Amino acid sequence: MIDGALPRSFYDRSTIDVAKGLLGKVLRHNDTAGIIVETEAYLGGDDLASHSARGLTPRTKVIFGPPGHAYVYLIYGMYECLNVVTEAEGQPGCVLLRALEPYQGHSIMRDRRPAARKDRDLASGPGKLARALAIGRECNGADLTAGDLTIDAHGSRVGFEIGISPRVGITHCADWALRFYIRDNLFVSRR
DNA sequence: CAATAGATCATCT
DNA sequence: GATGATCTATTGC
Repeated sequence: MIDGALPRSFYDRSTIDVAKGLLGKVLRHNDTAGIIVETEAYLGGDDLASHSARGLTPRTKVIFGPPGHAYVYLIYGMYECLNVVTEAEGQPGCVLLRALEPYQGHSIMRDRRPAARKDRDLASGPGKLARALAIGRECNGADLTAGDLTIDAHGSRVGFEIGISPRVGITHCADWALRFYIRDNLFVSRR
């Protein structure tokens, strides 16, 4: 590949490993990009918080599909959330990208997010992130190893500490510590 | 600062 | 017909 897009094998691992591994990588969509600073793992099996917990439906079929693809859904009627499909084909698992540190295309992101007063508000949350990078449901199922929407190792950050905490905004399995973030980074969605 | 209400719709029961 | 992996503005201390 010409660019530094992560290979399919990166995603073909346990969901938790991928969630940690994505921290510091660069999410690109056309002219905008950001460093991933916060993720959450959504597992198969007993994880009732995951959309895949209720089995394969028209909406959740991408989660059961091959790894390295995007799962985008609408939440609360107005916000989109971007996930990355993990685990081998046939196995459910995905990683929610919760926050980015703006890396490229600042002015474009600002135009898309008039409510953001500071750069740290541009993508400090799943709904904001999707809005800032103009990711909608048309990206659902997109291949992240090639095309307009990719995750790169190029330009990625290294040498940070990973923080772990319970996931945010869920009602089931609320005490499972499956949220991962870059410690001391100002762009995570919570203090 | 912390707490809360309202916006709004695809998906599943 | 209820629910939800959210964000923002507003209110109240």
